Amino acid sequence: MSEPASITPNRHLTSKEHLRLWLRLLRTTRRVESELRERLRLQFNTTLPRFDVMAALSRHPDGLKMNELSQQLKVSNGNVTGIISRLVEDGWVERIAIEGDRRATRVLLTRAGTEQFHQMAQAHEHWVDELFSSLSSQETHHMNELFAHLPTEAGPEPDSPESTTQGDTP
Amino acid sequence: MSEPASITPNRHLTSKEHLRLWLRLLRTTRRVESELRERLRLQFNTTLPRFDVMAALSRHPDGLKMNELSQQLKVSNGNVTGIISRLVEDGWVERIAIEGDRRATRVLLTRAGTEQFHQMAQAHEHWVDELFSSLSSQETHHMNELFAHLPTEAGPEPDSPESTTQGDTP
DNA sequence: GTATAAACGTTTAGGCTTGAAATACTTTTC
DNA sequence: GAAAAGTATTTCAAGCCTAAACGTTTATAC
Repeated sequence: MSEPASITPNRHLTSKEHLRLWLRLLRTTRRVESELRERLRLQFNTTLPRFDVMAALSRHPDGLKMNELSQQLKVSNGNVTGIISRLVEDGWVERIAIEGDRRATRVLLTRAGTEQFHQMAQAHEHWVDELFSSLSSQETHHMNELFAHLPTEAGPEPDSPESTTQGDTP
Repeated sequence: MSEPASITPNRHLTSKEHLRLWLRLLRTTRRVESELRERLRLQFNTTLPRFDVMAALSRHPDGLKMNELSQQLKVSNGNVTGIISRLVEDGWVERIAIEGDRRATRVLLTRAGTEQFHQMAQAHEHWVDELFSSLSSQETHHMNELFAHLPTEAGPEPDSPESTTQGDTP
């Protein structure tokens, strides 16, 4: 209490509203996510992380290094190892050695994996469309534009002139 | 393939746009979430789930049954058990037996836990405000309204007259 | 009054997630 | 060409998460 000066970017006016928006965003996202998760489980016996990995791989038919994959998905390196291992067990992904560099491997979808993914992707698109069906085309478009203002990519805050905000964590 | 009639609520026109919006929503949420998670870790040595639990408890000074808690947070029953156990170890939460019903327990914040939470909540609000600082008050308000159209609460889809969508998973 | 059902919380098995440490290989440097 | 530095991946410990299986305890039915 006692009015921390120059701490809030917007002079503690929008603070509550931003919080409200964030909570709403979070609730909505979690709701949709858990719906998708459950449907993936029931209808394809798979998980959202697996789906995400397969989606990334499907965008790169020549395969990706584990490295690149974890960067694309913005998850930790060690995390991807486990997911890929299970996908390999299921026969949907294969690891291929890279010539000239025995440290790295390239991972890519098998033919079966590609087919499986296409089916899942189709269902996934329908589900999302259904879950967002209460938004008109206009509203969807509008919202998409508003989101463009928000930070989606990692990296330091847009900028901070003399931000004494919460300083110094070395 | 072959035009599945009456499958897409909006006649497969908005489908791609809905998908686009969903992906953006997801990216933004994850970005903010991971930022908050990291700050909570660095500055308070805690986690987002712990914070969420403490927030829920702080709204109920008289405590909640494990039951009610997991419902409020919309997470599984067993999940809450572990989080509460760790919070109890840290001295921020206590379990109190309920008279007349030896099945249930009431959990509530200790005095220390309440104080700790207030500090975290204050920082949390600042962080969110900062992360959303690129949205004007108007935009924030507008967005909040658009979200009202979206399904945030669990439950069956808004309605589905003769939805043959993906039917029957008993 | 006892059998049965319902409610409550924990435990368990399996998977996701991170950050840190370990391992294995490659390139650079001297 | 051996040591050092760097790169790519895996392993590990700890925590989060779910669905399902389990014990208790309480309520309901007969």
